[in-house]
Amino acid sequence: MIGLCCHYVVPVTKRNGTIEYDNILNERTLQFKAFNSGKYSKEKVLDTYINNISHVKSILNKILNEGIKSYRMSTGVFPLWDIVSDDIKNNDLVLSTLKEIGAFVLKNNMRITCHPDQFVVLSSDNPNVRDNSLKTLSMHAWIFDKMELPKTPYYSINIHGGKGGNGKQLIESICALPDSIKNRLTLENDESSYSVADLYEVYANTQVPVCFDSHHHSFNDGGMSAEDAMNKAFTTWGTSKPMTHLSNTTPGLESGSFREKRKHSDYVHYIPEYQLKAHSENKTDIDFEFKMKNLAIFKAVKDFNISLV
DNA sequence: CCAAGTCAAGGTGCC
DNA sequence: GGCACCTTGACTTGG
Repeated sequence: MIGLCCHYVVPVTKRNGTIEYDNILNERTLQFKAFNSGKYSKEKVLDTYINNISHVKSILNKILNEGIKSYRMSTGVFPLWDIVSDDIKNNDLVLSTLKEIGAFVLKNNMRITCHPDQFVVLSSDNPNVRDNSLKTLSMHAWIFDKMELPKTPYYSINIHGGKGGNGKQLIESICALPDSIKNRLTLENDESSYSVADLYEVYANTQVPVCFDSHHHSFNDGGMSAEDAMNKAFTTWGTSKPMTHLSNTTPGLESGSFREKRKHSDYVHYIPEYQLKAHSENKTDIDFEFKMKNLAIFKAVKDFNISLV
């Protein structure tokens, strides 16, 4: 399956005739300071939560109709989740919508995953940072629990290794996680700190699967060929189908600096042969990390003759 | 309507 | 040391 990440874009013609691309997943945010200074009523917070989760429900319906069966949820569906009161989280409509989404996903053999933000650093030296990371992970596990999804990495909570060289702390933190997080966790190789080889060591101590990102691997290969790294990552997934990620450098910046090369392109320009082959043999689902989101997926289906499922 | 400034948080590379 | 970047800008304010 090909996976859509977070947004769904549509072209919109502005009054001056130019075309812009808007995200139709209209997610609302809440701000920490405004919350703390009492600017948000309970109704406003609840309204934000219901608005956001309703959008997830409608986007899943929309993409299924168009043949996309894998979706990465945004991290911002329930802003300030760790500090709002329990009666907002346990609101009937919030919970029933989550349950409906879970049933919809299972019934239609869809895959839903999430990718908590960069502030989740289980390998941090700072216990407060590790504790905040736990809160964020708890939110994602709570979402999938309320969707009544199995606790497997198929419905993955995917994170990075975090602070480089701190594999020991990473392993220790993972081992202390509750099953609702640990059994869904996956670790993705990044551009500078944790290669597939580094994460394999963590896997050997925790059984947490490795999510292979072919673009990141090109920055930080840990001494392995990309194909070997992908296949090594595949061996960590047990009975769940491995997830991999695909992105490209923006055209023209391929020979640029580290910063330039990591810039994601709007559309798909190339798919590594080994990754395309693995997908055609049904050995992996691929999240497409392109700025034009669904438009990039549909263009790639034509350009590369790939199947959405 | 539009542009600029602001927003909770970590780690990293580039300048 | 400051800034941009990361899976992803939205919101407020002032023109």
